[in-house]
Amino acid sequence: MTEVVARFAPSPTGFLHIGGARTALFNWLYARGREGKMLLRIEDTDRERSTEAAIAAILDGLTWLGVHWDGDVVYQSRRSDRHREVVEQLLSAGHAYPCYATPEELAEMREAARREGRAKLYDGRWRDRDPAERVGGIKPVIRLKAPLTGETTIDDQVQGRIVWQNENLDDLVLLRSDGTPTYRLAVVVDDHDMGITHIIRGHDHLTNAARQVQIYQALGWSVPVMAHIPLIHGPDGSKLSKRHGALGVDAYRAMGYLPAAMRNYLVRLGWSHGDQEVFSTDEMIAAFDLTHIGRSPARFDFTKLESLNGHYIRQTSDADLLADLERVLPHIAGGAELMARLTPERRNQVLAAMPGLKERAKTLVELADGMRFIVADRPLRLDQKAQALLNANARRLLRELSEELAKLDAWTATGTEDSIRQFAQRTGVRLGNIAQPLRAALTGRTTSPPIFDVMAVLGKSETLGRINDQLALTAVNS
RNA sequence: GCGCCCUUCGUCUAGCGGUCUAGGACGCCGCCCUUUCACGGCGGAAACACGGGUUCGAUUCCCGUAGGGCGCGCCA
Repeated sequence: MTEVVARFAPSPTGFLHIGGARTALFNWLYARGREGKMLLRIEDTDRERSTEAAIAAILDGLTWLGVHWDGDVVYQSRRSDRHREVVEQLLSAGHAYPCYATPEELAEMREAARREGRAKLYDGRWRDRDPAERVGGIKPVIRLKAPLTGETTIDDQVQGRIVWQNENLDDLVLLRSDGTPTYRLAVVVDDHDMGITHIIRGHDHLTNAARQVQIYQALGWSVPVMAHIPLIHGPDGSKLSKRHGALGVDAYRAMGYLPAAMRNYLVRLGWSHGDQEVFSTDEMIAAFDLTHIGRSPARFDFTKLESLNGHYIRQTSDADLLADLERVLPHIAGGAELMARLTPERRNQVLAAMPGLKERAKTLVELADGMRFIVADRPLRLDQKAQALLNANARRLLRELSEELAKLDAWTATGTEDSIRQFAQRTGVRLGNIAQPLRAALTGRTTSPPIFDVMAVLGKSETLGRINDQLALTAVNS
């Protein structure tokens, strides 16, 4: 069995979007599962639209996602000499020809084709014409002399056998009039030269596949295995828009998603392995195949991504999670400020609170929000619901309680719990009626990790300080 | 307009002619756990687009219809 060589070949005209990320992931998984390679090629033949920033964003995005390419990055634009050489070869073999049609003529042909309901746009008028017949100093494009009859087929690993009638396929341009190669030619030459055995790419390239096969055939090269994977749609079934998730992977990082969750979500979008939903990276590498890729487009669903992300957050160790958090903090809104407040002591407190925190967070952004009470300045600013909880009755209770707690030596979660439960019993107050005001005073909110854990994390003096802060404040206010 | 592709719960999907009174996951609803919110556990509502064939038998095969998508550049 020959080695599998897959590739991811984005054009650097924007960020690495979610569809591209999935394509890259599929290629990577397929290659890794077969001890093959995944190469990366930047399709920058359109110099106008390709940017350095986009290239950087793509490399960065792949790295963040944990999808690693093998070998050096290939830049298509640097291979134009080779592309031209292949066109020369085609020309001398009689498989290509110069076409001197003017843009006006081309436009006319297009219009006529549409009017008459024909599929072919270019009518092949220069196919067998003597170049001497050209008018004026028009620089020609070089076109492929595509077969006029018969059919062109591909045996797609996902879509099955697809057949095109050659009469519907016109002679595509290989070399522009300025001598630069077109994408369709460059892809074939590069894939061949790079030894690509498997082309796994988006369904939007399916029509290209037919034209590319014709080039392979003219060149006498063997066609790689192809797999055209269905596109990702927005929640409404139409094209994915920005508001629906057509963002760069850096945006997902900023929203607090974990690469592992992202990979897991993406791999299940269009591919399945029985009923299995959660896959470690090793598991997906071992299980991934082309035969279980579905044929219909999938809709992007943030909620499911979030749920999966929550799963991975809970599964990540406290220390790793804190490291993840510190890594993304600079990328998220208000994160830098939080970061600055993470003194070594508070860092330890966050670590201690992590078990309670991570159970409540679906994203790292939520996790960052959850830790706010630990790093907050005193006196705490309470949100509205928390404020409302601290009514006169609650304040009276907290005053009594704080005197009780001040006497406590064993400041542990179980120690404070015992003490407060006894207090509740003695005063005949329901535990909830003590815990909630306490939560408000200690965290500024009405929801938080278990209150006794909060007290343990904060420590005795900080706990008592925060309670007394609120008693003093509310006393002034009333 | 032309070419190609797609169609199972709201969403992601299992299903490769009888095992389907159609399974799992997310979401939703209810109950339990419980100091809040979560987590977790249990239960529930929820789908084979439609019409013809083929077959003893179609979710599964074929053909239409409808709906959706992609492509149709000297863009990639």
